[in-house]
This record gives sequence, C-alpha cells and structure tokens, in this order.
Amino acid sequence: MIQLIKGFKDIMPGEVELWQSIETIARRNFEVFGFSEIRPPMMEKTDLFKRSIGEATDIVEKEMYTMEQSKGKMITLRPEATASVVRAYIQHKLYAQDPVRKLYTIGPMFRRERPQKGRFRQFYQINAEVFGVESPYIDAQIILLAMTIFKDLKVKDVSPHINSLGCQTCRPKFKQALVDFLDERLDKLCDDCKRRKDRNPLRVLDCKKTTCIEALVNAPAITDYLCEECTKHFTAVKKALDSQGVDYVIAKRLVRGLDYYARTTFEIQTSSLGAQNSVAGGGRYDGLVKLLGGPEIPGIGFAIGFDRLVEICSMDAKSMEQKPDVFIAPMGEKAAEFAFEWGSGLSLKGIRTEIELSGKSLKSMMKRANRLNSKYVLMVGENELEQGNLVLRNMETKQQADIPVDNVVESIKSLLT
RNA sequence: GUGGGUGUAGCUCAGGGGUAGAGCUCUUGGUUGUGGCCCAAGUGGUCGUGGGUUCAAAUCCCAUCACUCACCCCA
Repeated sequence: MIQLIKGFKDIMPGEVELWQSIETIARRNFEVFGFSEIRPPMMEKTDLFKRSIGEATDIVEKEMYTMEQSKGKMITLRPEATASVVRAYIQHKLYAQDPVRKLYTIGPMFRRERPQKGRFRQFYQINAEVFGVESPYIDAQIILLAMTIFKDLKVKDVSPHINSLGCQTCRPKFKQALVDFLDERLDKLCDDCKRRKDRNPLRVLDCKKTTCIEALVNAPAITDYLCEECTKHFTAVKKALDSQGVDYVIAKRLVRGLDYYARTTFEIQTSSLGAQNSVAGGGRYDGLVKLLGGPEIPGIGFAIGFDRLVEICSMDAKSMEQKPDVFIAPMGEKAAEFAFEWGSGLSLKGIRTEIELSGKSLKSMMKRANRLNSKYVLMVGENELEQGNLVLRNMETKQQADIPVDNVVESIKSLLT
C-alpha cells in the first residue's frame, strides 16, 4: 500500500468542516478590517526566499523543498507567504495608485522539518500583510485583528507577547552589546547558544535551557537600546492596544527567526499545544519591500498557524457534518428508476439528497439512513407506485406522511422550506 | 540531524514461547416492507518488515521501517 508522505496529512470529512468554518470566520474578519484576498502561487524562485527570509536562517539552510526547474534555475515550494505577497505587490506595482494595501492569503506552506505535535511539513497559514502604513496604530490593529479571529473561534488561553526589535540604527548597537555580554560568560552557555552567538545572537535570548536562562538574567534588553523613534513607536503601539482593551505581555526576549523583521514583533502564544506554544507570529518588516526591489514602503504582517488553530479551537466539528435532508429508499428495479429521477430532481433544487442504490432490504436501508442522520426517508416500493402515494418518514418524530407520486419533488421541497 | 515511546482486526486496545483475543464498527437474522435499544450469529489479522535462536516465535535476540513525542527551529 502506498502511504502518504511523512509530515503530510489528509484532512478528512468530519474534520474538514471545522477547517471550513475557521476559514469562513477568518475571511469575514479580514473583510471587515478592509483586507482583500491575494492568491500567490505555491512555488517561487529560490532566490526570493533566500533574499527575504535570510541565507543564514534554518528555513533557508535546511528546510526548503527546492528543485531544479531547468538547468541552473532553482525553484522552491514556499516556506511562508510574506515573500510571495511582497513580490506580487512589487511586481504588479500595487503601490502606484495607492501604496496602502491590506492583503490576506490562506494556504499551504512547506518546510522539511521533523514533524511533531502541531508541526507538519505541509502546514497551513492564515496570512495578513499591510503595506504603506508607518503609523503604530496599524501595528496595534493587526494584533487586534488576530485576537478577534481567536475570540470568534472561541480559542481559550491565548495572549499576545510583544516586543520591539529596533531598526537599522539601534539594533546593531544592541547586537554588539549582547555579543559582548555573551563573550564574557561563554562558559555558561549551552553548545547551541555558543553557535547562535555568531550566527544569530538574538536567538540566544530565546533559549529554554535553565542554565542559559540563568546566565542571561542580567543580559542587555533590547528595549533599553531602542532609538528615540523606535521607543516612540513601541510606546504608541502599547498605548493603542491598551485603548482597545487588548491584554498583552511585553516579552523582552521575544525574537523572530526570519531576518526581515524590525521594530514591532509579536507572537500569540497558547499553553495547550505541547512544545509548540506559538499559534501566530508576525511583526513589522519596513525594509523588505525595498530589499526585494520595490520602493521604500513599510510593511507589517502576521501568520496564524491554521493547523494549530484547529487543535486549540473549541468548536465541535462533529456537529458541523453535513447530513442529508432526504434519503430515498427504493425497493425493486422500478422503484430505483424513480428514485434516481426524483433524487436528482431534489438535488437540483438544492435539497441534500442521498439515493440508496444498494438494492438491500428496507431494514438495512433504514439503518444507513439513520447512520447518515437523514432528516427524512422517502420510501418507494411496488405498493406505493401502484397506489400513487409515497411514504415520507420523519426520522426524528417517526411520523409518516403520504406524498402523491405526481410532483414529488415540488411537494418535498415545499415541505422542507 | 539527535534522543525517548509505540507498532496485534476498519477503530480503541489486552495478551507475552504451545490453536490469534476483547470492546466498538460492519454484515445477516430475531420483525414477509421500517432506523437508534436489546438478543444471536457471522465477516475481518502473514501480530510493521527481514533475519536469527528454538521441536515450536505475535512473544526471546539482531537489524530495519513506520508512527509519535521531544531537542533544534518555527506558524
């Protein structure tokens, strides 16, 4: 038997209903917040991801599904959506008429990591990007938007953790101060952190090992190194969140794995997902549009982990399963012919109809109708055809009514609406 | 890439050198043409795969694969 690939999954009937309604709720929220949908392709030139995410990141270094399209032309299955959306924004010159654009996209991403709870090689993200707005209010609004989606989905125990990473001016100073600090107590750091110090020193702040956490108690905090502009921006974001009643945690140690982030960054965390505590992450990427060849336009965005959202959302998928309105149970050849005709007629009128075509006993047909949770069963046999009256059984009340053979479709339709 | 756990029926799992098990599901019957509950019978498995030890292996040993959790990293 051929099995599906490691880290990939089937979203089966019974759970797909939950995915659909989450998507519906997300779309509705994007609409009311003024977003339009964009659907970029799932593959891009490898260089796009290398330049935007960063050559030295784990994603680019070892997690991308990359293949050669033709000699020397490398293409990659997208590991995240922002790069593609930015590319499309620049390529179609969306900034020409109005630099301000709010875009969202929902779809699969691909990263070749070792799978575990809440982590797959093909996973889905709900993605939002805003271009052309420098104001801190948009930072706050985007966090509010994400939290609103969570609230609508009845997700419990989530809270936004926010931080500022500074800008081109202040971050290098902080980075240097941090590296100096780390150099002084190199012996106390774990091996991973020693490696991180050179590659991506900010990540050391995020280490979960108790020895490292202890060693870093007095580490310099980014918030102390922010330049005047960045401080002002961060303060305004916090104030705006306060005004909307959004509870947040200031996380001085919060850093992002992707190179393009600057200033405001945030992660929405939950306690109910095992080792994966992050259901959404995002932040500002003011330099990215320019980096990818566009004009100097600021940007900010976030990604919600769809798969993780499904796990922590307390809506019940079972109750969303589709059930037939009418189940047609024909007995005999002649009856099957009519069942097919009426069943198709009902479907064409927008009534969910299941035609039973097994030719089994009425008892077993009734059993199946019950299993499918059908509201009504329409019984058709020789007696009914002779008498010109069909039997329609309400499965809940057990009441049965005669339906004249003429105009079956119309009479059932009017009964159901 | 590294470590732990688990692989037995469609599903959830028990068993632990001597005939392959339970519950649920499914099929049929109890009701000549009426579902859920109940009762009865039945279908369904090379015990993940390959090798070794043994008179005998699902069970012990070795290898391997898959799944899973965790590290790393991230959504």
